[in-house]
Amino acid sequence: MSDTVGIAGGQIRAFIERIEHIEAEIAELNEGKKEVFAEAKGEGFDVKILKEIIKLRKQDQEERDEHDTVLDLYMRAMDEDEKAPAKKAA
Amino acid sequence: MSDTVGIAGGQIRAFIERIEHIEAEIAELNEGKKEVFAEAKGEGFDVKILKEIIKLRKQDQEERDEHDTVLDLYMRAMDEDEKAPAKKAA
Amino acid sequence: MSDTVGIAGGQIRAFIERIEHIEAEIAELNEGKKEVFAEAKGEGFDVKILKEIIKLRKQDQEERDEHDTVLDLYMRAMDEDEKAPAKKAA
Amino acid sequence: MSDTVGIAGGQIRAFIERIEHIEAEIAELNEGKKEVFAEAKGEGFDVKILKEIIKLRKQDQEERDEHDTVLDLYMRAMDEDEKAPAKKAA
DNA sequence: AACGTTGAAATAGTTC
DNA sequence: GAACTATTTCAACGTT
Repeated sequence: MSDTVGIAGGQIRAFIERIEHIEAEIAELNEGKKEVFAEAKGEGFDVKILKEIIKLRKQDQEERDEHDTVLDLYMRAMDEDEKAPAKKAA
Repeated sequence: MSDTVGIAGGQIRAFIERIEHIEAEIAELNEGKKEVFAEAKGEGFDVKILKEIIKLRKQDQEERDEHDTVLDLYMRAMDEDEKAPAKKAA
Repeated sequence: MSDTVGIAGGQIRAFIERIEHIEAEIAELNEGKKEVFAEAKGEGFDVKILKEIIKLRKQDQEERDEHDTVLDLYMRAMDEDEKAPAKKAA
Repeated sequence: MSDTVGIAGGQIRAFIERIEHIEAEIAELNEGKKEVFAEAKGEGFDVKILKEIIKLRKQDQEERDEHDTVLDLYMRAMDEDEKAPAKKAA
């Protein structure tokens, strides 16, 4: 029975280590990102804005329009309500 | 149709204001925390250590929960394995 | 000497408990927030958008304009560069 | 003046693209992780438990670091106390 | 007082 | 669609 444990243990260990290795690589790349942003900041750029651009580029154009439309709708509704409170049952 | 907007606007405004009210209360409490820490510091205590202690006390509770979860998980896994002992001598 | 520890210990305990009490209140309020959002969701509103509105309202209007200007500037600069790459030394 | 924009635009574009490139690599590695987990699952292992183990191993390391930090913190606090024994018999 | 560092909170994505 | 995990964002803190 110790064999069973041994074999499975070896496999488990192998899987675990493969994952941990990949995660180490990801961590390195994230370090790299930090460095790039630090460099950009050193050049005088606004890092927050850069991140925002990256996010926007990731978004599909359609989604962006859809999102803006809904946001605009909600804010207009609120504004309307402030100007003319409670004409609900007109 | 402006009615529709008006009604929804009122609801939106109400939800937003409830949230903003709650967040204002939270902000006050956070001010309170800062004051307590400032007072402790004034008494000569090391604020960083106090925070560590608080953190550890939180962790203790969480880890106890976590521990139970993992233990449960492992025991289930063992049970599964017993039911389907699998592939060993393949 | 046990007195020193005792006295300080009492004070430490008191500070810790005051903080933990405040944090418990904050946790409750956060629960309250969750409930409000859940209720809004139940009414058919888009919680994500509501959160965005709250964030926007927190921002000062000037900051918001400034932010939009800079974002726009950066994106235009990038677009310009894409259309007319490297006429730098003209 | 369009030159100024052009130059900055080029820099902005370059930073953005460097980040996007890094993020693409990270995305690939995450794909790799998924494949490893899928393979493990194919071998009959419980992926959830594997993830638990990985998490625990990370925590162990972090806690060791944390432990050292806290220990250091406490010892320094003791030293401080020795230098300024303070207020006892006031 | 600006800067980077760190820790906590919010948000997004993923899985069941 | 609900819960959980992972990522990203924001705020506090000490440091220079």
